[in-house]
Amino acid sequence: MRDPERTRASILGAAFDEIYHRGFHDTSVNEIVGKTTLTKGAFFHYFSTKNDLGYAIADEVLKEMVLERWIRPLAAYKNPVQGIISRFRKIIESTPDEHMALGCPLNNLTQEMSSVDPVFREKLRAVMQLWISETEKYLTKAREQGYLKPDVNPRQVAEFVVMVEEGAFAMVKNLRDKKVYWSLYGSLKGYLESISQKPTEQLSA
Amino acid sequence: MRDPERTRASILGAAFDEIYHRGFHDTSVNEIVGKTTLTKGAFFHYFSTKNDLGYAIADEVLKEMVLERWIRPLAAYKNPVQGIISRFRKIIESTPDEHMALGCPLNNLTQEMSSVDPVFREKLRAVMQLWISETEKYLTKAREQGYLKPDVNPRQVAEFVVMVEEGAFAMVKNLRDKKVYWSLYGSLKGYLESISQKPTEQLSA
DNA sequence: TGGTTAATATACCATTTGGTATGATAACTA
DNA sequence: TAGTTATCATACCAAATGGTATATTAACCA
Repeated sequence: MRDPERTRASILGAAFDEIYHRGFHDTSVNEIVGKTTLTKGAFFHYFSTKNDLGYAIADEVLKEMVLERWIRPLAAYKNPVQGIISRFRKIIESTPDEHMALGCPLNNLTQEMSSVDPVFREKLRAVMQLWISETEKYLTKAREQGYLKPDVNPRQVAEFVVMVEEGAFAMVKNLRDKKVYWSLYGSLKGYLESISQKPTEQLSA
Repeated sequence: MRDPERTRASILGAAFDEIYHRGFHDTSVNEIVGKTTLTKGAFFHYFSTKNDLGYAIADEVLKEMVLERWIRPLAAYKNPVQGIISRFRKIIESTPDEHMALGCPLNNLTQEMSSVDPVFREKLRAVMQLWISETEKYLTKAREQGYLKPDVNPRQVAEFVVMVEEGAFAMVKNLRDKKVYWSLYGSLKGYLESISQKPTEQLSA
């Protein structure tokens, strides 16, 4: 009848939800366990401190979320630059209004905790580094395949793209206006097209 | 010997500093007055609640900061687009490393409080709307004067520019690497140049 | 000058918080 | 099956928090 993995996962899930809605400081351990069928005893069995729970969210939930939403889908596109543009659009379309108003979970936690706790800082930094590096890989491939002008710097573009993806969420959260999302989408699209080119015919075969 | 305005200002200043460093929730009223020569009695004489203090910070401190840092300096440039680029550079250069690690005060407070308290949300939204609108004015002027291509949408560009200005701070805060700031600066510059043009000779005179 | 009000200090409180000590129960193992 | 351990529940606590009640002092005004 007992299922430790499930139990831990349910705490982690409830905690993420609550923290996403109300912020880390404003979410109490009591509220978290209140969202589950468990009690405080179970909580502190799996996480020796509230901060430890936060670390687990960064390490497991946020990292996985970034990969699932922003990175893995890119593999399906022949032109990675088109992939980045399309995915951005898809995410706008598929994100419910409620989440728009809540912003990006990674950015929320970073702004709140990064300058206050060095362990949080390192873990959240790692997630963003991963996000950027994986984006950079696709941009490097895009340049090699001739979709990008030869003088573009993939790392620089990756940093800019990720910053826009996060910044767009942050701004929409603040302004509470989904139209702004489309406006920013248009600008990012314009920027990426300005550094793109039609791929020349490959020498291969 | 008493100076109410000065007293209020000193509370507001200490509060801004402390909240900028540790976040709103993690800053207690006791810590704020501890940073001044006053006591809790004075605090609650000027701000009937801790939230009220936060509202005052948004209304007075943050709004003034945006105007002073991002808007007013633009008046000195003949080409507003060049002004935006130059100011961005100047702010990178003049912002101390400590502040880089703390991010943008407006963004910090927004991410933490906007989805939790509707009054905060409205006040912070107003600050950002002002930021965008004032930027838009300069971009409109730039287009009229021929510095921007005629088909650019000043509102759209303004939203993008402000998002980059804020998002850059957020990303640098997360990555703790000032070099990233220059990387983002380069991308913004490239973007703005891609929608610029050499001004045609005016018909005037 | 006397009294009223504004400005600031001091002492206190109810509530909430993260965390602990300990108890109970299920599961696994020898 | 007995005993050990992992899993979860319950009851409790010290500290900190936002806020209040009240005292004190400075300033202004009639």
